[in-house]
Amino acid sequence: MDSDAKRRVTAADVAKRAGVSRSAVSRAVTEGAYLAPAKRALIEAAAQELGYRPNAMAAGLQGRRSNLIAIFVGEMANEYDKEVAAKLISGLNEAGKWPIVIGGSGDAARDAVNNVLRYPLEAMILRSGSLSTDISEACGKLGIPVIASGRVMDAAGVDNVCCRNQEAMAKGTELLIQRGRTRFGYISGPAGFGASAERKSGVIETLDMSGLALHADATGAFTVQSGYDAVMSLPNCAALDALICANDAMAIGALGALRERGRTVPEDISVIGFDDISMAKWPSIQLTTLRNPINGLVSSILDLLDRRQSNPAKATEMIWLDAEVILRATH
Amino acid sequence: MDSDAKRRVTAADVAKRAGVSRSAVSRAVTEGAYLAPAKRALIEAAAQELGYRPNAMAAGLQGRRSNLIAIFVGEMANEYDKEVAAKLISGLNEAGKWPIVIGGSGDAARDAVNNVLRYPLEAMILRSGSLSTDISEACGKLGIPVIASGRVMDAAGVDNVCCRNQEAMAKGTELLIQRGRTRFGYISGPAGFGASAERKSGVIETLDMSGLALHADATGAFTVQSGYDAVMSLPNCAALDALICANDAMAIGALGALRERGRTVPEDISVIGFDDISMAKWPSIQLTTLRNPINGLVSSILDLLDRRQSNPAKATEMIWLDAEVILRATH
DNA sequence: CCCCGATGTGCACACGTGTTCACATAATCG
DNA sequence: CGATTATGTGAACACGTGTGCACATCGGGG
Repeated sequence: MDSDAKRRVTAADVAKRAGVSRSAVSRAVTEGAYLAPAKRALIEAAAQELGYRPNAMAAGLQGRRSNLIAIFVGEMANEYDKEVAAKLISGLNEAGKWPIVIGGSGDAARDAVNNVLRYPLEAMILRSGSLSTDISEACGKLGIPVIASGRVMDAAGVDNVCCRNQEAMAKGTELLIQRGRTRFGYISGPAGFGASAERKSGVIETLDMSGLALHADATGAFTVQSGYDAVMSLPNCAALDALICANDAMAIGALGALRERGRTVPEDISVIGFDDISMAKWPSIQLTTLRNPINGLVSSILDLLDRRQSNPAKATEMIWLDAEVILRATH
Repeated sequence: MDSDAKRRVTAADVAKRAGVSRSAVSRAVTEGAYLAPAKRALIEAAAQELGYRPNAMAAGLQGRRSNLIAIFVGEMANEYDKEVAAKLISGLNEAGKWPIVIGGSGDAARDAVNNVLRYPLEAMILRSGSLSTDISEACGKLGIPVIASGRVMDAAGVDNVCCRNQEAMAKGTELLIQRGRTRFGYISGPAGFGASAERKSGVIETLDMSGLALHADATGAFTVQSGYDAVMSLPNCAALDALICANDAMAIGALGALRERGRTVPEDISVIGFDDISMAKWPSIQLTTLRNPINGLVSSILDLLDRRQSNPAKATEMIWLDAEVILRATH
């Protein structure tokens, strides 16, 4: 009878089963549509029995919202990026949106994004600014709104959420100056990221205002190991009484290296990080840091998405987030 | 002219622009289809200019693979779960599959999964066994293959990938026995998870074979904080010379608590964990542990998916993964 | 009894694509 | 040059759904 046994149950199947027209089935599963209550119950019973679910592809083709949202998350090597991705996915789910997640970097990532653009996405959320602007151009041509965070994209039609990196680092530096520290070291992030430059200038300008300057300056890769390595290779480590790191991961690596080199934290030297990843509050770490607000980031992205959907022609927005000083045991 | 400015560019638009039929456009973007090279180049230029991309929804409706795969990842509170999710997403991307990711737990998660089932998925990948079996039943009715990992689901049509938890824990326990340890403590995972019971029995049976028994036994929640709390509230902590933890997160918390209680690791007491999350190899932690192989897990899932797609009617499989002892600085 | 409004439902269309079928044209062979 | 074959392409269909439109039925009021 049924030539292909694995065929998906369709509205026509339910209609035949319930002895009604296919239109009636469609109306039964649609919220606002009108249908006699008795007939609706009959149809719902048949649908339940057959395990029928309307095909979202056909519905989306017909004009309904697709509810699909692409998220580009980069390498997700960083702990902060993983936490953001997890929270963002949960937030979208709660809003009834279904995220198609794309990872990776380089050409493979661009190919992947280009392929996913074949789906009628309601938005493209870009984390990690490693993607060039031709992606946003492609989205623009397809009428897909773009929401960027982590790296400011000033392309047309791109909404942005961004942390005030410079002001945040100024707050953290100020904290250590008030604590009486004078001989500062800094571990910077890789040069490619916009946040690296902003955070570093926040430190340097604040020091400058107090007549201080950096005594040591290294560059890491935003990873724990690179923070460890940076401190282990510092020539004048013993001369420092404060170390500021461009993110928590490097700060955690630095903590281990400092202890190995005989320095005690915080009596001997203060250490602060940036992000407030979940490991920063682990009992064995207790890192004083600047909270890069994940919940605020996620809710801002969802707000932006909401506003864009209710008014597709609205002007692009830029939302700034403030970091908060989190005092723990290393300052 | 164009009533709705934001309408997506369609194959008909490209056809009009290039002065050919819509069929020709479709053939131009299809790999195997036949078309005069000159005309193909003409069409490709027009498509490029207009930013045309075939609508995957319409193509999927017409019979092509949807390339959509749902992944249910649970709460993603655990670091191990986050790492698995990240690797799995990358692996699927490389295979040209687009993962729709669902998080959360409880009724909200079930509703979310049920809604995502409206898309014509090629498979549903379940991590974290918190989802009841009615999900796999629903997938079965829709002809969507299910791949489970983390918790064995013996429902019909469900392929499984699972770690040999008991054997792994036996290896770890054996290591500490050979190191001369005799007074063992164990921090178990929450009762709901199948892995908790398997791992614990691996410890107990191995101890038993050497005439040993547990001297202390606590239960945590697979989190760092819970491992810390468990050790801090152990009455006979000072009497132990070995502590085995059901996962790395709790072991890391336990390390902090042991040091606070004046024990030195590993001279005084050995500690091992389970999973080998990325933090286990951090310089300040250096945890000896049992590697729950993420790469093996991901490649097994991809293999399973591949085999299922090439032969939808094949018998369900169960793939077992072996853990490896990773020697670092805490045993 | 007739007419009109209200209520409920089926038909048909549109969404955008891949592919089959038939047809038109060019090329090759007898 | 006529016939046959190879080659290229357009028209038409199918996929599964939501909804506008027209129609059928029914109840009630004049």
